[in-house]
Amino acid sequence: MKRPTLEAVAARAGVSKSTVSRVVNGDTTVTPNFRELVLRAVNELGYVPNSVARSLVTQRTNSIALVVSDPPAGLFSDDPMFSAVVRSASRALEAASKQVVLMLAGSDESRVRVQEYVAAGHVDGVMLVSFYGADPLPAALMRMGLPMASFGKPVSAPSVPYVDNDNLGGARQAVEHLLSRGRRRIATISGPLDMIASQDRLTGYRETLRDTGRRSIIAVGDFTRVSGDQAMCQLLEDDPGLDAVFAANDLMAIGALHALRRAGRRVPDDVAVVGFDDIEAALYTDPPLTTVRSPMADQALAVVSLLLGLFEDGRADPVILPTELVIRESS
Amino acid sequence: MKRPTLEAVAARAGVSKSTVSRVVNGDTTVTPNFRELVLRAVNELGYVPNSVARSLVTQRTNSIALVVSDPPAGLFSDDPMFSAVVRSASRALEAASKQVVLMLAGSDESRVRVQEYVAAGHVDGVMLVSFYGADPLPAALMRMGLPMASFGKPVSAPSVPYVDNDNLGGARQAVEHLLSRGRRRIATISGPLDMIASQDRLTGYRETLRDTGRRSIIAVGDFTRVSGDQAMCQLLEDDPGLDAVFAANDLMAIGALHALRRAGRRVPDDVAVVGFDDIEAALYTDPPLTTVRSPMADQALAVVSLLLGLFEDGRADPVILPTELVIRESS
DNA sequence: CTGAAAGCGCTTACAG
DNA sequence: CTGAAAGCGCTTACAG
Repeated sequence: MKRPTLEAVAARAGVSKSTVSRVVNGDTTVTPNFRELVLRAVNELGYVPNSVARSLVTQRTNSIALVVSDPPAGLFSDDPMFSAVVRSASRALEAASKQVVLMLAGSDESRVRVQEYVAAGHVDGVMLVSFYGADPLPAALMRMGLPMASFGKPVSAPSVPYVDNDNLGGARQAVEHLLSRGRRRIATISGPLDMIASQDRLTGYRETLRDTGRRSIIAVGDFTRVSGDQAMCQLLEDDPGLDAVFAANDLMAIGALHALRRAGRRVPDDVAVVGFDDIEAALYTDPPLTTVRSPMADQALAVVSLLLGLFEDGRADPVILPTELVIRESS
Repeated sequence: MKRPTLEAVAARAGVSKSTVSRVVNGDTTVTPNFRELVLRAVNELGYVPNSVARSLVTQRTNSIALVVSDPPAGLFSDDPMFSAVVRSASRALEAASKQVVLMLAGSDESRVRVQEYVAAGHVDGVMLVSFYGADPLPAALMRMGLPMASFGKPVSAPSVPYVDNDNLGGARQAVEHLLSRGRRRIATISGPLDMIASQDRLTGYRETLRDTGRRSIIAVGDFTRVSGDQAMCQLLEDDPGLDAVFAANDLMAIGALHALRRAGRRVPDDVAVVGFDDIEAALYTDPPLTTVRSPMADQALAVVSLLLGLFEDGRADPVILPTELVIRESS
């Protein structure tokens, strides 16, 4: 029942442990004869190296933590983007033959758990996504001195190398598109104002309108569907004459569509709607949603590259990925 | 830069390594004086036990693998239920102070990687979700002899203890509800027929109709939105007179709504629609979707319980969780 | 209650 | 090219 050890293999093959270790690790300096003997014993015994023992001596674990830090309400972990991050990051890391250890930090206790886990040497590096403005975790993790890269710039640790999409440019594209469609009174539903991504998208919206001498009409949501619904109601109350809305993510755009439907406004005839992210659901709204896309898979690849770069040079520079406007029927 | 070791703490505190180890592990047989000394040294040095070394001697890792096995197309990892599983499982495991190691197995190579990882002793047990009928992974993992529990009954390893919702009963509820609304020609969109959950939902549909002398109208999808859309088109072609459809999950129901809209059928006036899962998006469809709910959080809790039971007694029996019909405006 | 010693299963200089 | 030995950082009987 017990797993065979290196020693058992050595005994069976009639060689030393050193030799077995060399063969198992692909060392080329082993005589074919010996290698043959060892491989046979490995097969017969079904030997698999104990990676804990190996890690103890090599000081590497081959694992990377993917830390998702969320406010207690769990905003992000309910977002389809969450699956996208997890999936893309896993695939990219797998390609680099690293293992992903997912850690959800949704409370103060779990944040402590994450710190201890990282401090205990379980992982070689960390990939971070923090959806929580005041989150102290990025800074705390930073202090441990491990290689670390982030999806988006973390508020509490702006010096962490990060990958982000061009939030400002993306918002610009969205608003310029609405302007080009002849919309006059363009509102926005912003994300939480303590997040840098929200700030940037809001800035892009504001600046674009200001450039054309138009005024901003703003409501603030928290990136959930329900907050988009509420924000839209608020906007309709503030300015019943609005003819377009840019939601800072697709989930809020979906909520906004819902509110508009209840209010009896037709989309896009009365009000045009544009989102951000291009989640799958954007294809299935009624009408299908115009949105700003920045593929998560690209971001994951970039974050993994940053991390690998950190392992080698110790240096890594932020990466900003371009966005693309996807025009559908809601605008 | 190097992390302090047990030995360094012992030296600083002027005691033996044994004593430090005892204090760190909460052994109560240590004299308050000594304990005091050790704790001070631990703080001064910022000592955190190296968990790799600890695992090597204790033979436990305190980690559980959450293995998500998907067909190459990645059906499940695009499903909102995926986040729900991951999130719920993480929380439940955290409550049991175990660490989650997420492994996505979406190809043959990655399946091998998962096996090796488990064989290498990285985890104490595995939680499995297999969305792939012919998946050989569950059986392979079973053979390693580790404690293992599954979300849903795996086709290739039916003896693995599992937790599932009452798929048959849930489908029954859905169809009986449609019948009680006076619907006469009730179609269904099934999931992949090689998955047990699909089979059970289909059986529930079939039996309920058969009991009332009605005939089945069936199209097969693969649990994605787009397949629901296509299946709905097919059904409308097969039987233009249908007045209701039961989709085996919400994603396909969303696709069906899309197809019905294009075909100019009103929901629920012309065709009533019922889904399965009760994902968040079901609240935001137009009209909001009637569906069958079985909370993922409960399932996760149950799977974790099975696993913990396995660690203790070595025995665990399958658990079937009840479903609940959530009636909204689509039916 | 405390400490010296052995050992968990590997890797890696160091001799030969 | 191969092997004996030391060591990675802990825990745990075993004496005292």
